[in-house]
Amino acid sequence: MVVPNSPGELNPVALENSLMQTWNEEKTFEKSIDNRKVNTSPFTFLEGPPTANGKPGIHHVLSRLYKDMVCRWKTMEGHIVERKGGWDTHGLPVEIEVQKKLDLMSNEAIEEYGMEKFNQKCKESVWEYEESWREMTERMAFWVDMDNPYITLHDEYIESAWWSLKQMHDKGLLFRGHKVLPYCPQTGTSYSTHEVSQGYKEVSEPAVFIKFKLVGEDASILAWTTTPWTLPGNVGLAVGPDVTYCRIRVNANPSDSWKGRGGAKIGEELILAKDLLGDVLRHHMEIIEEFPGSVLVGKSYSPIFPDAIERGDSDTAWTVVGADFVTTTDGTGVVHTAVMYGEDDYNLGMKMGFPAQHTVGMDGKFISGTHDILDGRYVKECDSDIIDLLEKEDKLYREHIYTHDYPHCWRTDHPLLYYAMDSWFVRMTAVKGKIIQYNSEVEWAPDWTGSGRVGEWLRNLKDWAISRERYWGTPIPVWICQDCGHEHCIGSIEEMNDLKTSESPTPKELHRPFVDQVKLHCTGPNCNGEMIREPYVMDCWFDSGCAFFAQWHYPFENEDKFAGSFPVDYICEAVDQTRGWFYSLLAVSTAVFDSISYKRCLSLGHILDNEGKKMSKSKGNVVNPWDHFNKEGADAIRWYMVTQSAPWNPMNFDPNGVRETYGKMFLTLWNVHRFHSDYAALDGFDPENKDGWIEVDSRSQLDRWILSKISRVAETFDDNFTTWEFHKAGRELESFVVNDLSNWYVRRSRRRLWDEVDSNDKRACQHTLHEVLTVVSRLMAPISPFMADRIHRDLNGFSVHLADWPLGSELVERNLPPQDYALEQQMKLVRDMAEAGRRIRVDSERRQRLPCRNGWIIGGPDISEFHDILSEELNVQNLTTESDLDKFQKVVLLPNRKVLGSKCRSDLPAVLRELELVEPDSFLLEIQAGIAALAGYDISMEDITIKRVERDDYSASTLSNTDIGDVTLILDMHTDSNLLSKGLARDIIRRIQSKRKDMNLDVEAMIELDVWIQGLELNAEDWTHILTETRAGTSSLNKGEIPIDSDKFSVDGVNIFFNTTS
RNA sequence: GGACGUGUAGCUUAGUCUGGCUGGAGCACCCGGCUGAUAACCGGGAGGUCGCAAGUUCAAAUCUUGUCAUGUCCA
Repeated sequence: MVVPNSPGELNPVALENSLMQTWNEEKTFEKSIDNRKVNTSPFTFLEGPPTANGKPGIHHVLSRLYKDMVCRWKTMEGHIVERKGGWDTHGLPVEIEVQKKLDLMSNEAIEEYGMEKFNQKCKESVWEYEESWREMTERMAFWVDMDNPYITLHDEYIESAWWSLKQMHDKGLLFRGHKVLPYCPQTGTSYSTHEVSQGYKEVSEPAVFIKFKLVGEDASILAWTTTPWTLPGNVGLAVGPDVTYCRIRVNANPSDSWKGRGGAKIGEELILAKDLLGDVLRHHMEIIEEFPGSVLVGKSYSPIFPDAIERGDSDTAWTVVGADFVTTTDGTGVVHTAVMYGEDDYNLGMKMGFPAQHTVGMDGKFISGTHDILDGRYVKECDSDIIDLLEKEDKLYREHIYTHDYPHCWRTDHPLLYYAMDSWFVRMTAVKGKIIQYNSEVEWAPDWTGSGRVGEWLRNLKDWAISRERYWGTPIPVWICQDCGHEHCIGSIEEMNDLKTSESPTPKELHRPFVDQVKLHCTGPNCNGEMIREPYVMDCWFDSGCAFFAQWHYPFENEDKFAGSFPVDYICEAVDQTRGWFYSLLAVSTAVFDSISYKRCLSLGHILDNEGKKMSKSKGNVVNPWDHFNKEGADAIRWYMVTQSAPWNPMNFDPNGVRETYGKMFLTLWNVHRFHSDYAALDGFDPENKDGWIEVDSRSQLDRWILSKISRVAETFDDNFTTWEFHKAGRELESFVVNDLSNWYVRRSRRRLWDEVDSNDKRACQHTLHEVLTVVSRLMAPISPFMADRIHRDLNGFSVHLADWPLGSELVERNLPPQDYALEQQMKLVRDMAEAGRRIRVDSERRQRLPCRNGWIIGGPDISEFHDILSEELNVQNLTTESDLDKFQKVVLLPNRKVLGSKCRSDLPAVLRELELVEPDSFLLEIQAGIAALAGYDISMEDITIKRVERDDYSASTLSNTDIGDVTLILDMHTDSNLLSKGLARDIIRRIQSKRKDMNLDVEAMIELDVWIQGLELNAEDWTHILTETRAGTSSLNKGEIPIDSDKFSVDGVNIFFNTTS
C-alpha cells in the first residue's frame, strides 16, 4: 500500500537534488534499461561526442535535453535504450587552446617545445572541463553512461578508425592531392574557412593589370590581380566563354595625368571584356573587334616568368581557357590562374591539365629558380619588385591601390596565403549517387533539413580532404616507401606490428610522435625499401564519423553490440552539424558499409538570446544554466525549452520565460498534487484497496469528464511526439494541467474532499485525482523527469521512469481511462456558460457575489445535469432551460464566404452588401421556399449561416460553436432584499476568511466573531451560513458599541464592521 | 556571392502546408471580479503596416516574385 504524505511547499532545487540522490542509490537509470530486457527490442541512440575543453553552456543543455527526452520516451514504450557517452578529443580547436595557453605561436615553436609534450598537454586539455560536463549532465538529468564512454583518443577507437580508412583505401577511395587553404607561413598552420572568418582585416594593397602577349599575334590579353606574388605561378588565363570581349587599339595618350607604373604605346592592341573597358583603360582607344570569350579559348601567350614553372607534359600551359566562374564585376574579365594559389585556380588547373608546381615554399618564400631577384624572399615583400620587373619588360599596363578585406592569421596578424597543401582525400564523388540515395532513407526532422540543406550539400559533393598537417589527432595510417613510392594503408595494430622493421620501436600509443617512429617493410613488389608514415593526422570529423562502430571497437571486438545497433535509431544535434557530424557519419557509413548509419535525425535550432542575437561572451548575453538550475530547477528549464518553440526553430531564450514556466506549470501541478495528497493522507486513502474502489461508470460527471479529457490529451500528446512536435505536446499538457485539472476539476472538487465522513463521492474524487496525476506524470516524464518522478513515486511507490507509456506501444499495454466525447462537449459548454455569465455581469455592472434570481439557457445540448455546478458558478438561484427561442433571441444571417465566393466570384462584394440589407426572418422563408436571390444569384441554405443572437434589451450573451450551434445565456437582473442579504453574506464571509488567513489560523480553528451592519437587514439563515462557513463558535450580530479598532468595509452603500478573535 | 531556415502585439507564440467569418493565446500593463486557491484564477480594456514591396484572386498572415533583417552552413 502506498501511504501518501503531505508533500508540503515546493522547493524545486531540493526536490531535484534529493531525486538525483535517489536515482544514484536505487540505480534507477540502470534499472530502466535492465527492466526492459524482458523484450528484445532495442532502440539505439548515438551520442554526438562533445569536447570537454570548454565549459558546457545553455546550448548544450538544449541538445542534451532532446537526446534524453526521446530516450526516456522510448524506454517507457518498452525498448531497451542503452546510452553510451562519448568524448571528442582530437582536433585543431584543442591544439589552438593549448597553443594559446603555452604561447606556442608556430609549428616551429611546437616542435621546439616537443611534440610529445605538446600532445600530452592536448590530452590533458580535453579533460579540463570534464567535471563541469558531468555535473551539468547529471543536474539536468541527462541519463547517459558517462562511466563507460567512447573516447576518440583511445587506441581502440583509433584502431577502428584505421580499419575503416583501410576499407576505403582498398576500395580505391583514398588518394593524394592538393587542397588550397588559407595558410600562415609564420606559424606553419592552415586554417579552416570558419576560423579564418574571425581574422578578416581591411587592407590596401597594390593591384596590377598585366599584359599577356599572345603568341603569333600582335596583341596582349589584359588580366588583373590583387596578389602580384602569384604571377610567377601563372600558367593560364581564364575567360568566360559567353562574355563579350573587345580588341582595342590605343590611339592617343591619356588626357589626365598617369599615376604609378605601367603604360601602353600608341598603336598597341589589348583584349579585355567589353563591360570593363571604361573601368580599366586610361588611354584613348578605338574598338577593332568584338567577340565572345570562346574565340579566345586555345590561344597561347608568352609566360611572364619563363623560368618559374616547367611545362612538363602539359600542352595547355600558358593558354587561354574557358571557365564559368569568370565574371565582369571587377578586373578585366580575364582571370589570371596560378594553380597552387587559389581554389578556383586549382580546380581549373586540374581540369585543364595545367602543371601543378609551387613557386612558393611552405616558408612563404619564393622557391629557388623562380627569378633571380625573387628567389628566397618572402612573397609579400616582393610586390613592388615584381611590378618593377613587369614594367621593365613592358608587361604592365597599370597599377593601383586596392582596398579589400583579406584574411589574417589570428596569432601573428600576418596576411594568409591561399596555398595548395598536400592532402589526402576520400573520393566521395565516386559514391555520390549512393550517398544521395541513403540520405533520402533517413527520417529527418524537420524533413527540409534532409531534402534541402543536406541534399544541397550532397548535390555539390566534393572529395573529402581528410588529412591535416597537425600534431594532435588520429594519425593517418598510410606509409610510403622511400625507395619505390609504394603506399600502404594499415588497418590494425597487429598489421602494423607485423610489418614493422626490427629497429622501429613499438609505439606506446597510436599518436604522434610515437607512430612517426614506426617504419615498415615495403609491401610493394620486389622492393626491400623502408616505408615511413605520411606525417598527417586525420580531420577530427572523420573521428566522430566513425563513432557508430568505433565506439564498440568494431570489428576487433563487440561484433554483437555493433550488429545490434547498426544503423542506430536516433541521433540529435544542433543544425550546424549538417555538414559536420551528420555528414561525416553518412559519408563513412556509405563509403565503408554501403549503408546509412542512422535512421532518424533530429536537427535542432540554435539557442539565441531574448533579442534573437547569438550568445557570445563578448556581447555578455550568455545564459548560465546553473542560474536556473539553482532557482527554478532543471524541470522548469527543460519544460520551458521544449514548449518554447519547435525543436528545429531557433530559440530566443528568455530567462523570464523559465520563471513563468515554473510559476505556471510546476507550481500549479505541485499544488494539485499537494491538494490530493493532503486529503489522501488525512483520510488514509489507499488506491489499491479494492473495497474503496469506485467504478468509473459510477463516478460523477466531473470525474468522468477529467478522465476522458486526460485520455484525449494523452493521445494527441503521443501523436505530437511521434511527429517530433514536442512543443505542441508540452503546450497542450500544460494547458490541461492549468486550465482543466487545476482551474476546473480541482476547484470544483474542493468541497467534495472537505467532507470529513467517508463517502463514495469523496473516494471517487480521490481515485480520479490519483489516476489523472499518474497519467500526467508519465506523459511529462520524458520532458521534465524530476517532478514527474516525485509525483509518481508519491502516488504509486515506484519511479515513473520504470513505468510504461500510457499510450502503450507494440511492447507495452495501453492504459488510459475511457473517453466520452459527448460529456466533454457538454462540459465545455458549461464552462463557456460560466465565462459568459461573468461577461454579462461585467456588462451589467452586477458584482459576482450578488446572486441573480433567474437564469435561462437557450439552445445547445441538454446540460441540465450540470445545472447545480453552473448555478453555483453563475451565482444564480434558478437556472432553467428555455425552449421558446424567439422570446429572447433574433436571427442574424451570415455569409458562408467559402461557398459563396466560389459561386459568385467577383460579384461576391455585391452579394454581401445585399445580404446585409435583407430582413432575416422573411429572407429565411424565401430560402426555404427556394425563391431567395441576391444580386442575381440564387441563395440556398448552404450559402449562409444562421446565427441566433440575444435581443437587445436582455442581459445576455450568445456563444457560437459549430458543433452544437448557438447557445444563449440570459440573467435576470432584478434585485430584492433576499438577494441583497445573500450577497452581503458572501461578502462578509470572504472578508472574514481573508482575515483568518492573515491571522495564520488553522483551517479547523474556531473563532469568535462580532459583526455590525449599517444599512441592510441580514436574513437569519444567511447569518447562520456565515457562522458555519467561518467556523465561528461564539458570535454576535449588531450587539453593543462598535469597537474603534474593528475591521471595516462597505459594499453598495452598506457599512460592515467586524471583529475576529481566535 | 550561394543554399536552407526564421520574421505575426513591448516580449514568447498559434494560425501559413489546404487562401474565406472580427488574426487566437500567454507574460507584462490598465480596469473590474473572484478566492481557505498557488508566484494562482476569471471577465474586460489597450496594444497588430501579420518585416517591406509588387503580383495572382471576388478574397492573402496564408500562394508567387522581389526585397530587407536575422540565423546556420558553404564560398
